[in-house]
Amino acid sequence: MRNRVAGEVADASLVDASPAGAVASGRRDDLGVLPGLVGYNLRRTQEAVFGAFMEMVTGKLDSAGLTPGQFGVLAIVVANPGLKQIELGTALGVDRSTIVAAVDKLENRGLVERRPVPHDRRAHALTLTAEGQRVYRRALTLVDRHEAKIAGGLTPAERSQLLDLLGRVQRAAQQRP
Amino acid sequence: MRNRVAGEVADASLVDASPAGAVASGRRDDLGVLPGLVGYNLRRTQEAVFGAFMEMVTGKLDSAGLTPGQFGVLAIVVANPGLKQIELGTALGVDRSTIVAAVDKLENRGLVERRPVPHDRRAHALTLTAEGQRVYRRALTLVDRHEAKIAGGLTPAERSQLLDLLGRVQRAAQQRP
DNA sequence: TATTGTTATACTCTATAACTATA
DNA sequence: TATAGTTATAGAGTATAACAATA
Repeated sequence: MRNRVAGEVADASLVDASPAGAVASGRRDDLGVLPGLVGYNLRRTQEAVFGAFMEMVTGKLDSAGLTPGQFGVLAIVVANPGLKQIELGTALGVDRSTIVAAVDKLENRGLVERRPVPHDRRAHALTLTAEGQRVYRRALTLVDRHEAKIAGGLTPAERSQLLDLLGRVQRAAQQRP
Repeated sequence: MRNRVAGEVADASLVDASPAGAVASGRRDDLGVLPGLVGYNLRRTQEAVFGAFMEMVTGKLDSAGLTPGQFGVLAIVVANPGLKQIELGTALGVDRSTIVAAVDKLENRGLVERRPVPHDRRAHALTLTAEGQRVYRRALTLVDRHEAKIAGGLTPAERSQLLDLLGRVQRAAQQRP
């Protein structure tokens, strides 16, 4: 089963690298093997969803709006007030060096605070300011609208299955060897 | 139905911004609303798949390997030999300015050629060199392996449905208003 | 020694605006 | 005028390596 799927992809392109319709008819928009690849569809969909988020959520907030990544930071700090930067990085699955600039921006905008951690002077405890909580709440309603736009056409069952399938693909991709 | 889905997300976080378990138990890895969002799961999955591609395909090819984006360019040029850069951009859904650097790199590596277009001296006809075709074919077998890794755990039916759901989400996200 | 945060650097991907040459 | 390609610039995301301060 597994072999057949992979084989289809290879055969389709190796045997017929320049499919009938496109060139002969003057069209030049044939995507070759790409439409059959999970990775490619994932990338295109993610790109479209990212763009929709930028339109719906970024720029629609009074000050400057939140990027998808910034919203993610606020969501995790809200759920885990006082967490350390390295814990934030672990939660988001990114390196601690990546967190620094992200927190810097939110701190400069007065949405997030770095506080001392009682018994560890190396670390910073992250919390939302009052303003940060207000911005997060307003962003959340926009994010809900955004989610309704991109996934509102799916039934609840389809939406669940999409999340399930994405989770399985993600875990498979993270498998080491 | 649509409202209920969006409502769940908002309610879950607004009412219970700092869920029971995480903070009380000392854990600091609660993701808050994020795990319920299609957009967030899409982003994490895409990131994981991108990383797996880099390990499996990039760097495993003699010279320097192909990034996901570079493989996409080769795949489209293979399927539409002689197409113009702007057509390549349209096919990939990116701006023509983005294509320039992508083609530059592949041309510098001797994988792609810019040829004159008969009756339009503004345009360039893109084709793969013999070396480009060899690299593409070898990359394709690695991409098949990559796809088997990330989607091999899905049944053919599940794989089809994932592609269908991604396509529907992508189209919904691209809807203008 | 190991961990937290930081900085410097580098890479992928994307776009807009302004320019040249050509249609 | 409009289109194809280019350049400059910007900004989203990501990482590694080396360092200081602290545990």
